[in-house]
Amino acid sequence: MKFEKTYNASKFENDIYKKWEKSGAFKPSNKKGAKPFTIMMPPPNATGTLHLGHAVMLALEDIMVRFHRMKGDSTLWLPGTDHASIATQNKVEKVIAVEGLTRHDMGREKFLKRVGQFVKGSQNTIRNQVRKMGSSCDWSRERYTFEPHLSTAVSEVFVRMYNDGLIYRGHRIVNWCPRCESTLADDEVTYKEERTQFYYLKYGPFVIGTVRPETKFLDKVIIVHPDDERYKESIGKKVMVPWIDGDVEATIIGDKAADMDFGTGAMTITPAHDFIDFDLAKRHGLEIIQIIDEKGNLNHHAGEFAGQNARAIRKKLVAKMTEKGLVDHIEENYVHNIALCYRCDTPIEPLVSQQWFINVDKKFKGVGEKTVGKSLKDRSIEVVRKKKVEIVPDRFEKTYFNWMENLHDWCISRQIWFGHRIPVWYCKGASTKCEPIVSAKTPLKCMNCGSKKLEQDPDTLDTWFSSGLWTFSTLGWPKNTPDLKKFHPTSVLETGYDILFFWVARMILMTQYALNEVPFKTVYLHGLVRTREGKKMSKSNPETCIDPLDMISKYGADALRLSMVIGGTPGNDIRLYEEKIAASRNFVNKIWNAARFAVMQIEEEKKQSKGTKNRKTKLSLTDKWILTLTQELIKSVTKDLENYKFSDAGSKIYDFTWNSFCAWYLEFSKGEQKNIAVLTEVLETILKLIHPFVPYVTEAIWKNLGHKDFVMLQKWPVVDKKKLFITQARELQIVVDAICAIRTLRQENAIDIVKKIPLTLVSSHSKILEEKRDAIERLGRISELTIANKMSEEIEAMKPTLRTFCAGVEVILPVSDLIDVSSQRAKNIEEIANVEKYIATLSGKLSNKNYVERAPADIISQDKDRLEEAKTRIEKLKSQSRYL
RNA sequence: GGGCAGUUAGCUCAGUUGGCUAGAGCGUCUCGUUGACGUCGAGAAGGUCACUGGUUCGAAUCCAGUACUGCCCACCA
Repeated sequence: MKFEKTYNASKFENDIYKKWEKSGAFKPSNKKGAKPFTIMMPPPNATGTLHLGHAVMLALEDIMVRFHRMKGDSTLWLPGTDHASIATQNKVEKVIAVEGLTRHDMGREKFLKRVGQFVKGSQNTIRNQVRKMGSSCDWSRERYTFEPHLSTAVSEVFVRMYNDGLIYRGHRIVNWCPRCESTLADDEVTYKEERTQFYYLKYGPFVIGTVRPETKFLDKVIIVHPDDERYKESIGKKVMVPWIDGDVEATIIGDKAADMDFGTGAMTITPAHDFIDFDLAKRHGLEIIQIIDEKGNLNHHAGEFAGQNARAIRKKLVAKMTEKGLVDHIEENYVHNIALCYRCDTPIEPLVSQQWFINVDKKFKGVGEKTVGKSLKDRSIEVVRKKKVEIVPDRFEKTYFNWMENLHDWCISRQIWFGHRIPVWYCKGASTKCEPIVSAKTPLKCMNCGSKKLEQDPDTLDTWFSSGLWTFSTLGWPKNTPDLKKFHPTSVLETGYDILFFWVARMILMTQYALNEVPFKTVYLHGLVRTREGKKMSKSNPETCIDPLDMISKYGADALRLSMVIGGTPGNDIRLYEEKIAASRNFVNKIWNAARFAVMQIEEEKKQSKGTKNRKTKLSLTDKWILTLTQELIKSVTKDLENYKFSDAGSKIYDFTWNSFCAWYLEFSKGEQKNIAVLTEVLETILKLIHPFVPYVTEAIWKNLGHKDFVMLQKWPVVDKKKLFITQARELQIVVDAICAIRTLRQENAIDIVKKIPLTLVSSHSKILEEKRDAIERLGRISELTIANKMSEEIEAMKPTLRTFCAGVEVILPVSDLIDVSSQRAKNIEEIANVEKYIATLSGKLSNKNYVERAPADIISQDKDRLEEAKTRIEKLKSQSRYL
């Protein structure tokens, strides 16, 4: 027997994956006329292991990819990893810290070597995990953002942007992480609520408020609102104020930035260490002096505190100021947000430094354009507004626009070691007037003075600069490769909504520049995976964190995939817990057993019909019913998948398989001569339709059915109108309903479910009931079944009996006098009341002039039918009550 | 402060353009093992669709407001 009693996923998965991969089935087909379908896998950071977020991503993308491949598209799913400069560097720093080393101890070169080794190991882990999930991606095209070719693309874009004036170098205030010793982009800063002291300091005649007295050493400008009656007169004046290290001359300036209602309405400013103050200083042409350095320490301006960590000396400084009588009062428990580095949670020190920026507002001539067109910002907004890029769900468009519209110039230089070096060299020759050399290739000498003493800019690029090129750098750009021509723009970008800004927006931006194209036509955003309680799963809390690999070894990859897809809708978070995965595993096992049973039937049938030609070919009522439902399933599942309704598609197949196919079709077939062709067709259609969701078990079954090829390469089922038998399908439904009614009647009256009982059915559909007599007897556990066309006196007189009525069939069950009918009587009374209420509602509706005049005709006739049905039903119920 | 979601059965969620007596899975209870599957089968109980108004013949669905929950953005010295 090829089929074991239960499906053991771990016995099949690795082997199946190897066979798929080896066969080349993951590569896009070269079939003529095949439409391209492309997904670029969002490259996981090369920092370690995959989590459930990646698992969701892989499951959804694999579903799309397998669906399109089966539909005949030339389907490319390109995998890869991201070097993730800051994240990876931090990770390796933690690793070497265990050995008591810092990156400075090792030096740049040695440290980078170590990072390289680490990345290699990490990539292997990731590759293995991606495979474990069953992802059918093309490994022959795997890419890494830091590999030579992709690095070329990075330099190329940089140089082009520089030449177009979109990249510039400037002194600006930036977010600085003193631990990473690097800048951070605005969106790489996170905020956390903090309770702290709020200090009111005496500044001459003013009282100013601050949470950071340690930045105030050099403050000598007071800002007040120009309309503030309290200070209006003093604007423009200078005053001498006693301050931390002696008297300073302070100037009073009027600016609307001062909030009259906050604190005392007066503030001093620290231009070098605060974004707002920096703007203010620029506006008023004030001096900008740095007092905190790159390590977060105070410099010589801080007097006795020089060289010490700025935040650490706060208490001591306040003590000193108190002594000098400079502290007015201190407010405790002041709530404010503290800015933190998103990679290491260190408080940010804003400071002024020289950095590289991308100008997002400058208009430029795009690729293929004759004149100067729009800015990066405007272009990126336009492509989404014009639906060249469609975001699913579309509510995220609003978020996207809001972010784009408020985008400032993007700081792209980082003082991180690991990453793409900025392709700029400075001449260190005799002349000091030489321009920096910006070049994709390492220059040999200075173009101006000919000196060979060149030094490359020590900084590296923001990691999102390179991942922003992901859709095309992976396809060979800047060369115009066949892959680039065929697969770009890509079809769908599937990712979590949490990186809409970090990545998605930047890809749109960069692709607009480099190709004057959109990177993808559709963005599908999935939600975050949460615990059953809705909490975030975090690695730091193993209690809440589920490891995808554990779940795969316990329940199988198919079960994990299914549990993450069913019940999820785009953009909404997914709650995941083990019971859910177990339920999916049960379903996977159900498919397995359905197939196992079908194969048993087929083999038995073959044995019986051996030599003879008595193979059944005529379609039974049941066959026509299941074929009809199958066509309907194909239609709606295909439509759902095309519309990114993965959960709907999955649940429909789930329901069809479990209920229509297993619970009814297979149960019916047990007592009948089988139509092997239909049984096989329906089973194989199920396997094909569900394959994108649960690739492993379907492939394992496919093989056990005797196929030599892969189910993953089968053609996607299409509706065959010749197999739609609407009337017959409806007829069989009557039988199904009747059997349900019989079962309910038995259960409600505690009639032993095993015991065979006599029964009478009265219905105008007696012909159909007659045709399915065997099935009714078997599934209803009936010993003697009487089927009558209409009520006769004899049947009427049968006593004692239990009676029920459903879907045009009256069910009459003779019982002994001893049976307790009180519960049935109560049920009957309740039901009568129920239906009477229903009739009242319906007839009320139908006698409402407004309703009859305004409602659409089909709704009215539907209600009329319902009323008739209800009336029949109540008559039956009332007549039945006489027997109770 | 601005914005976006969500609120439907004990739990997780469906419910398309307004129109079945509001559904599914899990869990619970009862009963059961009939030729695949105990990772199984049959049946039942369980809902004022958060609240208040409005539009409409008709609202879980549309509109306005309220409450609670979650998230994103901005950040006040």
